[in-house]
Amino acid sequence: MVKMSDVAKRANVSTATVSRVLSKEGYVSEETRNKVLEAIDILGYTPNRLASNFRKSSSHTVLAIIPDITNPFFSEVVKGLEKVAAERGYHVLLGDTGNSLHVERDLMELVREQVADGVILATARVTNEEIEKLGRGLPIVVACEYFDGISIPTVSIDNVVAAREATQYLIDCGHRRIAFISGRFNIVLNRDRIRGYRQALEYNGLHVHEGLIQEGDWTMESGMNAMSRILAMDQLPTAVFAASDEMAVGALKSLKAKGLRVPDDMSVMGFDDISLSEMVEPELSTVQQPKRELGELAIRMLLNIIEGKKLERTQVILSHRLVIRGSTAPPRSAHEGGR
Amino acid sequence: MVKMSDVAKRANVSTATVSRVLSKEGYVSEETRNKVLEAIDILGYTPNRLASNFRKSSSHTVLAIIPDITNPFFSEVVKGLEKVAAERGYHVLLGDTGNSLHVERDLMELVREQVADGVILATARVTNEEIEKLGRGLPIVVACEYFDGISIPTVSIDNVVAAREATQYLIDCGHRRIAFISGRFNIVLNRDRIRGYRQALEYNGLHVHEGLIQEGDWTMESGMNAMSRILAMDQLPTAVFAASDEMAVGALKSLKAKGLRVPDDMSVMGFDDISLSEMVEPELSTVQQPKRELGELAIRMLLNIIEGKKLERTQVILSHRLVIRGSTAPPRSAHEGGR
DNA sequence: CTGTTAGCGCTTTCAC
DNA sequence: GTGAAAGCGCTAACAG
Repeated sequence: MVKMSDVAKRANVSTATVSRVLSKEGYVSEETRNKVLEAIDILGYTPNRLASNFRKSSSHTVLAIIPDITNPFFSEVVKGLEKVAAERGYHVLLGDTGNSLHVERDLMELVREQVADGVILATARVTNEEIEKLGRGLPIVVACEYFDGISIPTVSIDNVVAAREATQYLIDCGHRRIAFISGRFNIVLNRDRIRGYRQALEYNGLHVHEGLIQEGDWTMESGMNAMSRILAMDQLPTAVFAASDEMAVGALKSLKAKGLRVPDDMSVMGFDDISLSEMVEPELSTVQQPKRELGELAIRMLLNIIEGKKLERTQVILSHRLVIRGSTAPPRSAHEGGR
Repeated sequence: MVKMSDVAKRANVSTATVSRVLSKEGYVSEETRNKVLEAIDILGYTPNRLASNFRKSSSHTVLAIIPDITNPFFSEVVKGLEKVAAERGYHVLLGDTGNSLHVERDLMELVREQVADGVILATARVTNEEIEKLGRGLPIVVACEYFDGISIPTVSIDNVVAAREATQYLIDCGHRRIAFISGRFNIVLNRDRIRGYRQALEYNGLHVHEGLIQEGDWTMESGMNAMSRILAMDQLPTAVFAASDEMAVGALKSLKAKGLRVPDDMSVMGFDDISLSEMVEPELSTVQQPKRELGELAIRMLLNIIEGKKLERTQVILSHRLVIRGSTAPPRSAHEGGR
């Protein structure tokens, strides 16, 4: 492996000079620069970034900790991360926790070990306090999730408001009995969505039936199962709001299997607006999150922290948007003139 | 930042000893080990992996070059990569090329720069010869795609046979006029699928109508458009085989929009068996690829190369499987007793 | 079993 | 503008 000193020797300069032309910092005369460049070319020199990183004690790498890369929501976020990381000369190390708290904690270590300069934490399993503790000193930004009164930078949508609006939309359609298919109860982001759902019902003077809130785990299968449980009740809702599009699609399938029609017999609302929602029939009404932007902004903030720039804002809320497609409509009873 | 020499001092030993207890290599007496461990604990020492990597000139990182992390097929493959990488103490650097040949070439540089110890190249845009050249010397394995007579290790299914079988299945159903929605023509993996399609037709003495082969770009939209083009022809096929599930779903949508029923009016076959294929209605018949395993095996091979172990086999073909679901059936003319 | 020592390849003062 | 030299924190011979 040819190294800098080889280039220096060949060009009759010192390694300091070679380093200077490579880093484009400090003055080097046009003439020397050309000599060096030529030597590099002839010898086919490639700088050893490992050595450079070590010396500068910066890996130019950020770690993306995500629960599951297979989840289309997160792959969109990661795509955003990757894009601006590349633009700014950073690399992204992928840490897929498989939803394990343990793995999440382990991965954080990598920053202390200097393997990464900072962390993007998407949907934290660790607690508020733990993040604060872990984050002390190391560059970190939490993406997709908002923590109240936390000192760690955060980028997300307002899940409470988004869920409230979606629920309100169903209420405005005339639905009075609305089920909620939830993600895991222990996830903050999901609890926010439940809260929004409750708020909308309460605001409209509707009773919150605990039995209508069924827990899933974001997957389609769990959505199917949750819907089946709901369909087994003796008083059926006329609409169901799922905390993820996959679960909403599961609900769709379960409904079809039981011979119920969407939206005629039951309205279905999803969350996230992943591409899947336009691929099913009927297309899913859902809450659109700016996935790519979430990732882009999160990493911009992180890189700014790493590079010592001050952030103007440490908690950023991006805007969501209700997307109404074919899976929601007024309840049949409303069509028929009430009951 | 507390370093190894601090620990050494505190434990009254040399850094060599500390290094030994950390690496678990070489003999250290139980007593000294405990002293060291205690010192580490008290001081809150974390080894600097950047320094260690530099010294050992190994980053313990592999680079995954993929065209698009947002594509569910690749995210599954990456999931597999990540899993065994983590098991074996490696990290995976994500390189999303966005289908750009240029970016693909640039990323390869990272290995020469020692940022990564090796590369997994999923669906190469670069040519056969270029891979050979680039790969000379650096650990690399090509995943998902098979190159004839290449010296670089490869893990994939047999796309030719898989496509042939899928086409044969449609023929066996009674279809005689079968369209093919292709991915980009310049991609090897896709050309293999076209070849399989042609082989099946020819083997059964059916004419290959060039107009029935329409190019898409793997996305749902491109599948819709390709299907629309096919539907504009004056003699319609009775079945369509798409080179990806997303494109097949696009075909489904286009068909529905035109009021045609699947599989009654037209059979649709996909490729990949991503989860989407079970989410649409009717569920998609498709060719299942062992995505996760593809990733797992590819990285196993790569790590073996990196660690200097010999590979038993350098070109591995994993098995695919035809999955028949609701989107394929005999053509209506067959139902009605021929025409 | 443990310590001494010599770097890994690069960057960065500090002189000149 | 350029060079000399001192390490960054760790590992790995090599002695002992």
